[in-house]
Amino acid sequence: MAASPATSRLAAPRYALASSAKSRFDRRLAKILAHAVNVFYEKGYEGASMRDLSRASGMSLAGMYHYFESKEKLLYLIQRHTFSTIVEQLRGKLDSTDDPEARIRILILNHLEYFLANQKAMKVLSHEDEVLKNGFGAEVRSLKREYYRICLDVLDDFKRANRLGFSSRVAVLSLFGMMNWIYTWYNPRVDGDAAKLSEQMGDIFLRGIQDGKSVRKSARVN
Amino acid sequence: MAASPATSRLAAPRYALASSAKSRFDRRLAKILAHAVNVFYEKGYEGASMRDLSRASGMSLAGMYHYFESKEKLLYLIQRHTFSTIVEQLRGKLDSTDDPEARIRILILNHLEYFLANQKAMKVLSHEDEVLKNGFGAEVRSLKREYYRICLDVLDDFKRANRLGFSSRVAVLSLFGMMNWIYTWYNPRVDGDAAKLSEQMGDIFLRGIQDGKSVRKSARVN
Amino acid sequence: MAASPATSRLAAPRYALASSAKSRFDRRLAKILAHAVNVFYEKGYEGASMRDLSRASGMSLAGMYHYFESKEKLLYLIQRHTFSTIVEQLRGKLDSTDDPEARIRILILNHLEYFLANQKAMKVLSHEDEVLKNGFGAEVRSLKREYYRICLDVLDDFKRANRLGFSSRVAVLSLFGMMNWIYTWYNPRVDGDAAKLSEQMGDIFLRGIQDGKSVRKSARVN
Amino acid sequence: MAASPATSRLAAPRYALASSAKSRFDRRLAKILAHAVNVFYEKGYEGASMRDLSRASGMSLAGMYHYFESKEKLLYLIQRHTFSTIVEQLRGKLDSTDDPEARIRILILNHLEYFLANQKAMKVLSHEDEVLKNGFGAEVRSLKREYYRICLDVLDDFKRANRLGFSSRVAVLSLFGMMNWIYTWYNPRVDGDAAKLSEQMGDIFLRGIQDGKSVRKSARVN
DNA sequence: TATGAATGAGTGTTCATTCAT
DNA sequence: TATGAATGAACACTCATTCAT
Repeated sequence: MAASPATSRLAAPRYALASSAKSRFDRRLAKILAHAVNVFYEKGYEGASMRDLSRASGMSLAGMYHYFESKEKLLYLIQRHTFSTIVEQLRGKLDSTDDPEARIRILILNHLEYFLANQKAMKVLSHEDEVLKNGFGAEVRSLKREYYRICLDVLDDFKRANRLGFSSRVAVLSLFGMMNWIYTWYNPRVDGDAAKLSEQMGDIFLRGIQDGKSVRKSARVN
Repeated sequence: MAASPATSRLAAPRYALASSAKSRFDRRLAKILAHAVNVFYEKGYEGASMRDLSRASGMSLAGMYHYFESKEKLLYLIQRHTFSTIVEQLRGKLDSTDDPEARIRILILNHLEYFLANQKAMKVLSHEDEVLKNGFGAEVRSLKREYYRICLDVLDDFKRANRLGFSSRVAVLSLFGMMNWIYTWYNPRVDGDAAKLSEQMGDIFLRGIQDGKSVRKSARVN
Repeated sequence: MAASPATSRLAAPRYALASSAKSRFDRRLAKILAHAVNVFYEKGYEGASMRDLSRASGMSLAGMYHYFESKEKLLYLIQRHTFSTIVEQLRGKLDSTDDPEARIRILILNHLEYFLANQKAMKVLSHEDEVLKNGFGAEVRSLKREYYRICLDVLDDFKRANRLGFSSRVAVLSLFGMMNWIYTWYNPRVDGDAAKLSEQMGDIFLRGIQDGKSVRKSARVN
Repeated sequence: MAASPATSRLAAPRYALASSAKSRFDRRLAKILAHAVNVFYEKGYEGASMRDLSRASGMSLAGMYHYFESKEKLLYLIQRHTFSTIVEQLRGKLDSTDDPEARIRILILNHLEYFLANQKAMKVLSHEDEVLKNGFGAEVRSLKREYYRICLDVLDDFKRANRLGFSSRVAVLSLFGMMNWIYTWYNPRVDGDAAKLSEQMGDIFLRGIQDGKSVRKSARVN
């Protein structure tokens, strides 16, 4: 698998879907990936057949295999591209400030902006979380861990700066939950754009992780 | 569908998985459903074949169809049971108090307790959200709306009691996200039990939806 | 098969569908056969499932097997009953006259009357001609040969009496064709009853097998 | 259905089984259809499985679906081809003369010649009359009506020319019955070829529909 | 570069039938 | 007498994939 022509061509994976793709091969490939995202979004990975994918991209079934050696690889390319792009963009934006709270705001805004702009890819990313096995899965999981790590660090900075006591793990994972769940309910007309949503979620989250006498212990159940 | 034995027997659907099932048919059925939950949990609905399900429950492939008229119906029964149980339990517990904050705590604890105790069913519930079509789907979606409605009311009460200004919709949906996402990361040894987790999430969420000068507007991005 | 209880009960087969059936068993059996005729008529033998048949007769699937040891036997009973009844009735009516032409008229009227009165059974008889194999098939085929023989004799009598030269085989088989084909087109409102139809077909057939200068040899092709 | 390769290739349907087929696809397709006719002839449409058909044509089960999108479509192609060929040939031959009686002779000879030369296809055509549903069925039924219409017109011409009073409907349908029934009894050694048979049937039918004092009303029954 | 042709393995579902009760 | 429960084999059809061209 490692050295097949198709693979070596894809050595720069994060550009697979991007407009900076150079060769005709890469451009074609990116187009197919874009169509595949739509199909996976609508039918799920298991529910989508190679025939569906070929139909959607207007390429023959056999032709698909010039660009991807398997359906699994296709999902992998989508997930890898999506993840590395979001991580890359986050990295760039985080450089703009050292303020811990601002960095959390950046984190949330970046995630939601990307999420809403690439809703379908993000659903495929989060919904088809476990289907990739072995090599492909490991690589995507490592990207995911990297993203998680960055966010955890951002939170830890905030915690340290404000001498707070919450669990960063639970906090960051809860934040991811809040944000990743939106593909099940988001409605642009009702919920506004990424800026509005990230302000609301940011408010909830930031207040939530700070101390405040507002939380009456007496109200706790059990 | 009207008068098939399997259907007529299931007139009291919410007991399908419960221990109060009476007849031998119902007991068998519940056992098969329990096995099916495991298989769906591991392979997803599309990825699980009827042969997988039959193997897991130790019944012949054809025999399965004595209990369920289709794979889709099987998923439906699981989802309906899971949803109606969680709603029913929540209703019972909410009756114990009128305190708005306590009721939110109850909501969170109930969800997480049920979630962790029935982790697999809950994943199947939330992950296989869109696969049910037409009648089955409509029924499950209505259960879901009912649950959503209850939670929204609980939040609205709190908002009114405390004269707060957040969006109940975004708040309740964010809360669901936080809670439903845990199937992707929960580790009992690291994260403790439902009580601990719901305390942490409750703290974050309750502080999050209350006013507080803690959130510096200046830190807001964009 | 020969001595199973079900079989021995059916020793007097031609009464299986008739009202003269005595025992409760036979009456039940006749009812099931009547329903089965409907189902075979509509779906064909292969297309009808035992479940269809059980549903139609209101008896459980397993219950059917108390009355018939197999689906094939069921078809056999229907065909045997139908055939022996039509033969029996024909025999009775032919006794009323020795006039060769009248006997042909009787033959046609008997066939069409029975056909239209038992249209469904007759379709099952003629359409599911070849599905019965081995023993069952042999028996029905022998009944059929018997019927054919009677008709052939009637025709031969007419031929001898009128010193005609047509092929009795082709004539009788053509007549059967004319008559048996009606299940594909008969419409009571358009085509009238058996008397009317048998008069028309009788006219065509009887003129057809008699000599007449009407047929211009010159019009013959090839 | 619209743009599948199999469909678009079959735009000129009446050549599907014919030797004038050009492309390799069409030739393969015609071969498969020819094998399918044999299998349907022997087992009936319902009784023949796709596995039987695949075995008969020496192609893998899955491979069959490259040529036909369904078993039903396969039957449809056979029926359409058979019907349109017989209609087409009849049209050609009827052009050769205006003599009403000769045209009836032509009709019979054409039908029987085609029937005997394509006995299996004709049995499949007439025996599997009702299995095609919806679109496919409608198309074949329209072809059938067309054929019926032509024959009815031929008979009406004869009737008018000879001032006869029979029902054309019953006459043409009886004729079809005579002719279509032969698949149940035809034996080439006993019954001779199409020419011989069509002469005999033509004699019976033509005399039959003409007036003649030969038919004694007194012999009529009932 | 791209595809038509082809396939083994698998899909969900139904089949006629059996058997303990 | 009658049935619920159960099954092995088969059903039509689709799957991801390969390969000659």
